Amino acid sequence: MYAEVIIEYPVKTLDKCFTYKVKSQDLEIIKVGMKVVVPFGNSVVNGIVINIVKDAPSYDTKEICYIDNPEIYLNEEQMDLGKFLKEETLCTLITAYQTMLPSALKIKDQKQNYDLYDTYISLAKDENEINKYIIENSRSHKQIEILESLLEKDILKKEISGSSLNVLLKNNIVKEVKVEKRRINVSGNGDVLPNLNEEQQNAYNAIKQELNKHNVFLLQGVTGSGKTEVYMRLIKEVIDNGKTAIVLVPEICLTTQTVKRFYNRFGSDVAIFHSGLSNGEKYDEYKKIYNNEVKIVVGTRSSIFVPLKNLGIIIIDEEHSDTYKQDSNPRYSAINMGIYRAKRNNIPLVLASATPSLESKARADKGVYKLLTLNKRANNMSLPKTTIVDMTEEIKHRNFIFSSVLKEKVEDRLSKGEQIILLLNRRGFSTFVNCTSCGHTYKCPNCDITLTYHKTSNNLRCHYCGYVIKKDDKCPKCQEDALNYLGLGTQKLEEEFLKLYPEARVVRMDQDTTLAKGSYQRIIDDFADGKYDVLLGTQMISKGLDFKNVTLVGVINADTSLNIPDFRSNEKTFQLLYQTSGRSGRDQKKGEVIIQTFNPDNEVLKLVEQNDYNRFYLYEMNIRHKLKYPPYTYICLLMVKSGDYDLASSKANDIKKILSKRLDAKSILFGPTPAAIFKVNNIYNFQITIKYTFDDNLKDVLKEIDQMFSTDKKVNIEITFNPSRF
DNA sequence: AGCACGCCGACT
DNA sequence: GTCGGCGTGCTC
Repeated sequence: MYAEVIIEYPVKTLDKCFTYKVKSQDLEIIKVGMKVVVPFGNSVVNGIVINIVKDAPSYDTKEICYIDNPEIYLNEEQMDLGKFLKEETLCTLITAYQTMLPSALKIKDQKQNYDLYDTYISLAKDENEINKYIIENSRSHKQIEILESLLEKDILKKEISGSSLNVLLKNNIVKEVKVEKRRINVSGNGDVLPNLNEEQQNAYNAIKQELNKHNVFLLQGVTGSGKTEVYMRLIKEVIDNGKTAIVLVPEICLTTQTVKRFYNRFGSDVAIFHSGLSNGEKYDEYKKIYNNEVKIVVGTRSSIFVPLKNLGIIIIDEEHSDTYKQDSNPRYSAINMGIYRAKRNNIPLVLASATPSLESKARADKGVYKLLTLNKRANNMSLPKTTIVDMTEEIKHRNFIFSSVLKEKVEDRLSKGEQIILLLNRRGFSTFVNCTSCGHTYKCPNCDITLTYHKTSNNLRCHYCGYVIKKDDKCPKCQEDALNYLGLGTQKLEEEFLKLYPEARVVRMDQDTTLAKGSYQRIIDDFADGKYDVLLGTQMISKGLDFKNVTLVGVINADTSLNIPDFRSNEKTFQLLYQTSGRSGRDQKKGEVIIQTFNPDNEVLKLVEQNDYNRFYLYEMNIRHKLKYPPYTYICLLMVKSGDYDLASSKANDIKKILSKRLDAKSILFGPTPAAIFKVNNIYNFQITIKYTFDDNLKDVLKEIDQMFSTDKKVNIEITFNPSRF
């Protein structure tokens, strides 16, 4: 028997099977999807079995050294999913499978110990004997300290260590105990089932009736309409039928409240998957899933690959979120993977959002997806009242950051003890330093982008490559003492706010304050508990959070995201502002939203003011249609990368010629142009944009081009379908 | 990716 | 005359 194996190197030239002989002792064990170790050239490498065949090939074969961890292997559905992922993104097959596995199971050289056991130290004698020992050895303070703690409870071995412990172990006073790790503690069960209102009931029924066939549903519900409750009921139905469910959420830490609800309702039937978990924790969760110990997986993007058997439904919450697209290779869309799995299992996929992506909404419009709408808030509260404030007027009254209206409302809420959220919109815009005398700005020498100023360390950093320099006192170009900070950071905003309201209890949430594990959660919990009056932060705060006492949301600068050079900037702005305003007035008290802008006449902002997604959709679709943007076309980006400027440029032109010759006449080509980030780490990036509707040749031509450069060490090609940004 | 083979320049 | 540059090709 022979096994066809792909090996660990993610290189296009090795993206094919190599055939190995299976040792006689492995004949019974070996299965497709198993990890194996094989001789390759002069070395020994890891691989995955793709196929098992009876007959020997025409050439000599080597033997598989051994099967690695035959307990866990990729199942048939995962094998197919990997092939689909490869086709979708044009990555290598090995990359596809590696992306599908948690890092503890990825194939790699250094094997780490993801042991399921923790070693604890426990007392080996009864209390009397311990006390006797303490008296006899009263001078060994360290030992006594340990023993006294152990009388309370067992301690992890790695927390004690040292010679005192060794003495105790040698004298058999204490012993080692191995305890199975339960890295995630599941708590709570049985919450109160809220009643569904009529809209929720209708949506629930519509999907429930079609649980046994494949459909994509778009569940469009205004903020606070109780989408979560609808799909939680559906999941209940599914698991009552003995099946399982996957729920994708944008970033789990951003939706811990959702996670809590799942734990409360489904208890230990739930496994959680997100980036905040350690590799060991992910491994635990994966094993639980693999061993059919859980029925529901709640997680971020990559959770779409989990090996849940007998899938009954897939839910993608906040489906418009761009976190469902991976922005490094392989650049896959979790939604597309979800559709593939839903089709294969003949089950429904539910896309839920208050502000669906235009692509999804358009598909629902055309009847490709089934649209279900929730227009009322579950508790019958009205949507918050939104007011747009013209900052050009405010500036005249020297209100640079906070308009008089916002200040008035803030004072009102502070006096009433109600909570406030302030959003600083920073997408594509950061604090940077600029000389007001000669106009000099600091740029990254590697990446050609403006450096961002960090006040805490008084230095300037490149957000792409990490380049750091110290900020000068005087302008390095003209020697004038005129270096000023432009743009507003969250830190600055907090300072300015506290100048106005020194007594207010303000908590800031941004990348700096949420770096440490768990700090995000702490901020959210503390704010929810009323330990702060004001939550101030970036778009992080806009998603899915549910605070009952928030009655005012202030958007400090609505403009920044409107101005980023991306055809989706309107859509992103609308989604951000609409979602943020949805954080206000979610309980009994009516909410209010203040949006500050320098463009009060902007159509998108007006539609935000009216809380009208559907009109925004029509407005924006019109623009997309005129300019032939998605959803009227698909976009594919082809990036040509090289350290040699001329080479990158000339190869990009060559590729353009090939494309224009081979592609469908209706497909439109742009470029090559220098990419938005032209120079990163001394690599020049040229970009070719392809807009197409149906193009049968596209995939094949791109594969050929990809192949052409697979051996080129100077020029690299990167292909992205449906990029989320460009 | 890693390694061998192979064909041209500047050096003990 | 040799050492070594890295271009090319192969790995079951």
